Amino acid sequence: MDFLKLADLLFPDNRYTVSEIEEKYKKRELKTGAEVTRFAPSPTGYMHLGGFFQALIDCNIARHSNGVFYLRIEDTDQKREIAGASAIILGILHDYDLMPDEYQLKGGVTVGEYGPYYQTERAEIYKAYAKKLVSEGKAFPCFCRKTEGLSDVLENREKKFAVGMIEEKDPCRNLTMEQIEQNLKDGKKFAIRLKSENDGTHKIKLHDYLRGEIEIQENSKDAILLKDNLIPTYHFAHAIDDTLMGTTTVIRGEEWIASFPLHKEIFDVLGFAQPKYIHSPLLYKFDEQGNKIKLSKRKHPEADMRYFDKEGYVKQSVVEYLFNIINSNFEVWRKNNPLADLSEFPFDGFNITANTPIFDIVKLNDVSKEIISKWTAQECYRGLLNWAKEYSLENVDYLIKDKEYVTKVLNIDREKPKPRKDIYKWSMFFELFDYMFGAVKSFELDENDKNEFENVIRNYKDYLDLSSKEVWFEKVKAMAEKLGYATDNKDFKANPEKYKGNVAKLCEFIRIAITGRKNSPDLYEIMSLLGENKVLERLSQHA
RNA sequence: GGCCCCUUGGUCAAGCGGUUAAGACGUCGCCCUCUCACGGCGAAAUCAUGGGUUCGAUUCCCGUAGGGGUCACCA
Repeated sequence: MDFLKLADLLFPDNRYTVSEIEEKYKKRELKTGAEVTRFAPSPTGYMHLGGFFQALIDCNIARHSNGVFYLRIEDTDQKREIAGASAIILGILHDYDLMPDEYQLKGGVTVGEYGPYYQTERAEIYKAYAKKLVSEGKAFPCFCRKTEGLSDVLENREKKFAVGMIEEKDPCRNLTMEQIEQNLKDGKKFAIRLKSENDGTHKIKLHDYLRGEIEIQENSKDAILLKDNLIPTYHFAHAIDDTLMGTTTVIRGEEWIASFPLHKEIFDVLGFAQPKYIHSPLLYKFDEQGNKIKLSKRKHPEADMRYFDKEGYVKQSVVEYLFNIINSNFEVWRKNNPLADLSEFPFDGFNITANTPIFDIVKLNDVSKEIISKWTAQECYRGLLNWAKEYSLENVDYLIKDKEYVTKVLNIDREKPKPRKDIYKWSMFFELFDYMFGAVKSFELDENDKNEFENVIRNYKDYLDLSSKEVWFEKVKAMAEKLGYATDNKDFKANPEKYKGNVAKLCEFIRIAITGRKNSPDLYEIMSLLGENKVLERLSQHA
């Protein structure tokens, strides 16, 4: 077989040769220890939390080593591509302060010397390498019928597993030049397959920087390199791009471990050295049966990064929650450095857990509460308003008009050494403080509390005094004494039978009347913000 | 089914041959307090399992089980 002739036959009009390409892509000049990482999503939808998790690792490894973090769009599956997805991805990276050093805007600017950063725009590059491999007899054209989509695959797979044999070598590898010429003459499309030299009996080693040495069966499959539209598969593009673009460490999901042997053979056959690998864990949730399942956009709204924006989570919360998973000493560091910037954390991308973490929104909420509790009322107001402008339009006018009042509400139990921690996302604000905005929920009292509740509220109208917090509470105590409630908690505990209850119980009744709930921030603050008239109005509704 | 990864409390997890097995979230209790919170203190709760190796295994090795991944002209 004349491979040179075959290569020319298959690729008669390639724009570049391999040497021309390698001339153009200079080796990066890096300081010692600098890592080049990349986030390489396929634009098939909105950004997935799991993808974001990886981008976070990518970016931080690069930044903490004074390296380079770049964005490469893997748009080789045009069927699944969703228009505009790549712009959204870049937008999210920007908003979360993970802006890549190199990237490309579709139809716009390119930042960086190693582009194009869209794989479809690199088609000629892959073709050049494919031609080279064919000319060396290391790859061949395949004219077989293609498998189309997942359902096809699943069906095939069932048969294959039943027999227990999966044919690794493709029949087209034995085609004669005449047969190939005939196929071409017939206008048949071809894909390019790797002509694997292995028989699958050997083991190879993968050094994964999280898991250590992994021994796997070598690849022996004639895998597709170029699809019949001459666009590469992930595997081929990975070898070429990460080499040309100078990636030093590939961070990708652990689902790629299984295809590592193929990648190794491709790198070998191309004469490339492999980068370092980190196969990071995927994010999981429990399903109804208690099994772990991958966090998926279809089943879990929080798998879509837009969810956090929509709900009004603070960006820092999402990042810090994820940091907890990446490096669990983060929490300790945060506790010791409550105000420090995230970039000061001694991030260690090579020491991530290899476990499969369950995404825990309760924990996220706690992280978020902690963060927001440190904000000033002004900052909160701005956060709330910005969120509303995007996701709660009906409240924007009000927020602007009554800025002062809203800020005061936000300021209750805030801006003090031990602030209240109840807000973790902006969308909960109006619900949490409904009673400050006119809507008091009705509260189901215990049957035996009902009469006493009315009695207390009726009396309280005469004791209401908001002139100062001290006076306010003196009056409450005065009423307590009159109605037979304990004003001294210790005395109450010692002799509970002497009293109807303590001041706490009394305050609970008042709180319920004013706010419709058993817990709320400082009652006096609430009442004085509401004003005497409104307070009296609410008391009257109950007695 | 083959191959591979993972396995410390409900969850996230420290630990890397000798520890009373950290810490955080959640749960519960107590204390503080002029109310709700905040905060403080405390409790329950974990090394999947069986064999080795060792004076000694959560830590090392092998098997078993469970969970997960993968086996596309998807990434």
